Amino acid sequence: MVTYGSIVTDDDLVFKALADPTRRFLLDLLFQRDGRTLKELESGLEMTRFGVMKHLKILEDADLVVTRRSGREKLHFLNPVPIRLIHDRWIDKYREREVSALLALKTELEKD
Amino acid sequence: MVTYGSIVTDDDLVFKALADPTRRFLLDLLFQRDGRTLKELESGLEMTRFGVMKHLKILEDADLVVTRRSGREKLHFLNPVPIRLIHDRWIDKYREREVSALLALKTELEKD
DNA sequence: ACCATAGGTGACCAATTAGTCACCTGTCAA
DNA sequence: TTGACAGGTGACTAATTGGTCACCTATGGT
Repeated sequence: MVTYGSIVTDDDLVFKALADPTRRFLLDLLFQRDGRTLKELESGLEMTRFGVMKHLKILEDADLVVTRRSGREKLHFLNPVPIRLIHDRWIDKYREREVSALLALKTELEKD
Repeated sequence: MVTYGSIVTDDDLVFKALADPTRRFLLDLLFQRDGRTLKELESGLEMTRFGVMKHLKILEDADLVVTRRSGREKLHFLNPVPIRLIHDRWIDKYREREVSALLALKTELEKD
């Protein structure tokens, strides 16, 4: 594997975090409604608390999820900034128009 | 590991493809300039041809890269659609304004 | 004070993935 | 038509990652 001198960049954390379906589902849950606790998130998944906790830590390290403590609870919030930066990396103004038109057409065609 | 019945969804291919730094670098190269051959892409990487080929296949399977044959060469093009769909999954109109404002502020602050 | 509850750590095993190599196919030009 | 060149496949190894468990700390209600 190419490690580039074992340097782990910011974007590497983000993309690795997004690579797992469970973590994407956690982001989906937080997209629906923010500020949930581990307990609450855990109840929606067929996995032990430890598994979910590990996934949340990976999302937090990637800054895709930010947290706030409240007593003995820890509240989780979705941070959309890293997602936007992915978009901006490979979609410039030119491609933006291209893609928008394509997706609008797709929506139109699926309207049948 | 959670396999969800070993179902591999479209978005899984995309996110897995983006999880590797070499593949992201390949997308960067194609973002700069489209229509490159394997030979050309290979020359920019410290890896055997086989490694690069495997990465390109993964990108192609994920539809992040589309190709066109031309004689004995195969030309590679960046497809921005899957990237845009990632954005749309976790950024709605509300967050859109939020994020734009935040990134504009960041740019402003870094202008020193 | 006590105990139930929410969250946290390090070690461990199983499954997946990155990279290389020997070997093969199709195309072009002399 | 033959040799060099562009691309392709399947098998293999080493490293990484996902999930669980035994065990631990901190907070809040009664």
